[in-house]
Amino acid sequence: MASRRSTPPAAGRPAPASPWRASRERLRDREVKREAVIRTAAREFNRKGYHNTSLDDIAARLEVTKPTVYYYVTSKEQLLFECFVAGVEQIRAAFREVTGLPVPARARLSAVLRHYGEAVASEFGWCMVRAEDQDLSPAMSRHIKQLKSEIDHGIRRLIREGIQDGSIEPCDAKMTAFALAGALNWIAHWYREDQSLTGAQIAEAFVAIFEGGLRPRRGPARPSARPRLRRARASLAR
Amino acid sequence: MASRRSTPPAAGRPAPASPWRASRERLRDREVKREAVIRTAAREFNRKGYHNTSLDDIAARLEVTKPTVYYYVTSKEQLLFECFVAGVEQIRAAFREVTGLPVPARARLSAVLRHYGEAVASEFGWCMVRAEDQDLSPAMSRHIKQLKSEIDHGIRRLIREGIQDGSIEPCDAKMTAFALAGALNWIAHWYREDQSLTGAQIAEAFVAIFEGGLRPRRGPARPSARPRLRRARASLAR
DNA sequence: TAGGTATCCTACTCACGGGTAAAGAGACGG
DNA sequence: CCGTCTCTTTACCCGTGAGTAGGATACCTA
Repeated sequence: MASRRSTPPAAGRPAPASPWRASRERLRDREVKREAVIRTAAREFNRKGYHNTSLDDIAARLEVTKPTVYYYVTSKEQLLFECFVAGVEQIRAAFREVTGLPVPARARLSAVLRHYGEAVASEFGWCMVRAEDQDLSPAMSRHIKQLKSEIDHGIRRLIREGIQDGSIEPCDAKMTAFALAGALNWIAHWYREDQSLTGAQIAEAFVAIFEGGLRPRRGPARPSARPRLRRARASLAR
Repeated sequence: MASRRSTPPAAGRPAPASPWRASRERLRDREVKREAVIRTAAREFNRKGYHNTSLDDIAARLEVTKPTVYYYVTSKEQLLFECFVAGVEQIRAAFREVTGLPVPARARLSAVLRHYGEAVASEFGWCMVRAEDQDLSPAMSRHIKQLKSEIDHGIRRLIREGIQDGSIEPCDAKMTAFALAGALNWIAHWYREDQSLTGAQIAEAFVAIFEGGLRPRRGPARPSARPRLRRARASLAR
């Protein structure tokens, strides 16, 4: 119960080498370093969770000390917020990309969802999806909620448009949006252990499932197992 | 940034009155009190998250002091674990209920998913879904992972059976299971603010979406918006 | 070379919260 | 009436981790 947030001090994994000690060039590109801080934080949050990651951990990853991190960022909270925004921005870009395209709304929706899935599987995915408003100050919490809500309503709108243009089966737009976003958000939970697929592949597979559904399409009807007992049906009805 | 885990000390909400001060009977029903501790913990975790909930908070809710809580539970970690198990048990029960029923696998799957959704929307939903293995000791982490995996594989099995008996459209069982479970798990994130629907209603709506998918069923074909530009399609392909 | 500025460090403060020691307060059997 | 067992309290310990003060170092400009 003691040492769980352990990390082999400076594990040699040369992920994206820290811009400090790494390059002797010492370019004063403040922005580059700042981004390195944020990316590193995102990776650590992703690995151990927000609360199990100390700023000392992040600093250690960068081969720097804590005050240095504070030189680029004002608080841990803000760090999480920046990671969140970085993730969300990818999705907002996806929306901008598809608006106005002259294809059925379902195609536009699918395109957005593909980007959405990739974003969730990205480095900032965890932060974007799991940034708990409970962990943030009221102000930032509001901000995050608003960004999330924007995306949610964007999805709902595409669903409604799809129902109108006939490319989407009539349904409850709100519930459907929750289901789609939820399935994609959850990728952040399991995409970590098993990296055998790329984010794009996962997103593609999910979109296919969303579009088709479980029920078999009319095709070579395979009339093998048809309901035989009414009693069983009744018991399923609960 | 300071007082966020605030709680009006003893807000008069007589939810499920604490078995202490409440009853003068003073029954030595240790078990009853123990369960009250766990339920209260679940509610608090659900409201503020695991890390933002102190044992003092939980004790205060019960109108008791911290050592009393420790009298019924050995650690905060165990508290989370108990909440988790309480949630998962509902789902395991659902599996037991449907195994062997003489209906197509898709019907059995839908029944399980309905129970699943209700469980996630229940009091223990949050704990079940969000119990981070990072927050727990290696031993408990393993235990939780195993329980989760059991459920996951149960869903995959039902999907495979459905594909075999023709009640489910052929698909990647693993990915599909992830998508379904993810959508349902995510309910725990948003079902809190908006309680206008019951857990059962949500689960029902989700199952309908899963089964049908977005693509319109062959019916009164509404050939309104058909793809007109190939350029647009290409740009969507990314 | 002097003064200024940007960057990073050592060495702290301090509150919070998990967990414990040990002492009451009843209840009950004998 | 006393010892004992169960339950709950008051009063503490102490590690952790966010955040800071203030001093070095290096680099740039005049």
